[in-house]
Amino acid sequence: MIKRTKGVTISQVADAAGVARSSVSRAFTRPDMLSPETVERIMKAAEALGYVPNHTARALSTGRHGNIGLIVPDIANPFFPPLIQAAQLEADRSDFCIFLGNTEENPKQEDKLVGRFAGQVEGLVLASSRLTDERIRAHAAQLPLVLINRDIEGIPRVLIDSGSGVRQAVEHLAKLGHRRIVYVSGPSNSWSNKQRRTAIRTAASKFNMEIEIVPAVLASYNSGRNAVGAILASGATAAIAFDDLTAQGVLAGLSEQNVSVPVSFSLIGCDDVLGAVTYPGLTSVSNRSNEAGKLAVSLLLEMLDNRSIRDVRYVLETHLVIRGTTTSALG
Amino acid sequence: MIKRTKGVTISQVADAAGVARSSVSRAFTRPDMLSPETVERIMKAAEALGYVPNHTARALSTGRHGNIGLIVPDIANPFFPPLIQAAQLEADRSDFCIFLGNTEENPKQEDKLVGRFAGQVEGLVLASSRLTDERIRAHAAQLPLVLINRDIEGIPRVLIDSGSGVRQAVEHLAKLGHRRIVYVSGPSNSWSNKQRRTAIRTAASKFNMEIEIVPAVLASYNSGRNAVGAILASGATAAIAFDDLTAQGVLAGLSEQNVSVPVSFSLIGCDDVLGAVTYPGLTSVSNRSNEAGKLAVSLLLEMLDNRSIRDVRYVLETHLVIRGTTTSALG
DNA sequence: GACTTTCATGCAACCGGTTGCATGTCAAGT
DNA sequence: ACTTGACATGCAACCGGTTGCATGAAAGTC
Repeated sequence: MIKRTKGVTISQVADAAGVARSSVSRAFTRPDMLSPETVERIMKAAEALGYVPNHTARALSTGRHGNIGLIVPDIANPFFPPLIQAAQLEADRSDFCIFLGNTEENPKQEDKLVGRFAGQVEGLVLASSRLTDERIRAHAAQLPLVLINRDIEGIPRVLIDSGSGVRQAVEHLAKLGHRRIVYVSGPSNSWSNKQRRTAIRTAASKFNMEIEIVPAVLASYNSGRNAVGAILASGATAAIAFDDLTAQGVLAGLSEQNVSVPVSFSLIGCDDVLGAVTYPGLTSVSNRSNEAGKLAVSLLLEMLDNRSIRDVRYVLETHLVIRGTTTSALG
Repeated sequence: MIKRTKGVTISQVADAAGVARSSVSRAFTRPDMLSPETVERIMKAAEALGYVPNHTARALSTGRHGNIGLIVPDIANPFFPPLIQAAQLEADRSDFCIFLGNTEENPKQEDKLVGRFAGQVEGLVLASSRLTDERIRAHAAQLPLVLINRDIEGIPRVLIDSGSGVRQAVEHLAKLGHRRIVYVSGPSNSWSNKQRRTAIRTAASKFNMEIEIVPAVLASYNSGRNAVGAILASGATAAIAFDDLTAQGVLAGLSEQNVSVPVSFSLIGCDDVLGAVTYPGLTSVSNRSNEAGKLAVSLLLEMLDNRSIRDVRYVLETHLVIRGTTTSALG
């Protein structure tokens, strides 16, 4: 049985140092208001007693708790960990702590988490939110909010423009001689999915390619694998998948059907989360999720400082990373 | 410019309902103490005003904030996201929020995070902590603590016994005719690394195999890739890597040296985090990180309820998952 | 009908800090 | 020597809830 040391309060330090509670408080928050000797005496007493300011009490009187919330749809999706990591690092630089929420791609859960976080964070970052615009606007009215990969006017947002990379992907396939390609789509309420689909459509028509959309519902390995039947039925010679996870599923599914990649079929992923750690490497569209995470947090912290909200819209461009899963069409 | 709605307090609700503040408080926390009519009246008033209890104020007076902290060494390592996800899900079931900390494998950062979290969480889960036993004990004296993959007597812990799976891996290689194998080790202050190394040594001697340790320092793709020179120099015909990330690096490095897997070299990973999403699948030792995360949190919540700490030690067994990177030795 | 018990509610102190304002001290200004 | 101002510190209210105890009314007991 371990015993806990109970908290030392500001009053005890005040008594020990022979000053008022307010002076102890000021010694920690605005030492310039006190004479150097007093500060030193207080600090010494605090040190001796092992005093640590109570975060909760401070939060109650100042209204600032030094926490921000980060909500993502699926931590297990390798797109998010780098984003989370960068966000946490950036928050740390300003002594902020991060509340992490995982919504399992479920808008209801997302709403619930926002509500639960609301009382204890100063601001919120919603990454790839699956909520409706209305709900997001409603939340933004309650507390400072920054969006990642969601484009809502009036709310600060950081967008990873996979459009640029996807256009390069289509062009790459066109140059390799592919005339008919498939887009294996992702979650229907995903902003990125819409963006990628649109970019592929536009680029394909520019290069006079035929394009077919095969839905994969979720961004996952199994969704990709299940889509293989439809992909082969389409008669396409190449596919671009919503993300790398889906692409890996497609890869496995194709292999089960004895379709060899890249020899008889070319495949491109998105987000480049697996290409660098798997072999053979997947040709993929670069991802800048870590930059997005960092940027979103620094934006949020800035908002908290200024107490002002500018309608900012950062766009991060992407590009194609060519590896081993694409080659020229057979024909 | 968006305007925020300022908070409704308990006093406003009390006025509106014509009762004392304490009654409003009780209506929310112990409604059985009040007459049903009063509760209803208060609830109606609260509803009308849009009252939401202030989490911080409540935490200050009760000492319970309903938060727990989870600290991991590297979010980007695919071993952890499932653990985090499961932990968060379990916490959510009891209306607890999770503070997430990432230490970048740095003990200093870990200490700092523990300190920062200490004031605002009721308990802490340290996953694969890189701290010394002393530091961990010191922290455990301050607040309820549960460890994952760290075996310190007197502190509740959840251990993933990769030993069982690793023994199977060695046996598998022995049966395939490999006589000389390499263990590509991980971080030196990792409990899992020690455990795996020991298990491999013991099992190898049991099967009369020669074993060489090649260090990879960090658990990462690049470490694995850099280890390939030493691996080939050892003259071994098979390798077991500290984790799947390292294994993928080894895979890539071998391929660059024109050593084909599994034809001329067999490779086994650990944690099974990539095998299921990559192709060809990596033979690996199963991981139960999600169960570990869930278990650790439910253990912690139980401790918070009971205010008692039993010296529990949960062990989760693992097993070998055979996929495509192992086959019989050439000889 | 007087006396105890039960129950619903209010009062006020408390959780542990922060902060506007008042007070007292000491040095500079004239 | 007297005023003025700057500066250091203390007082007390406040942040928004929770909770032990007191109170008073209704119900139960003999």
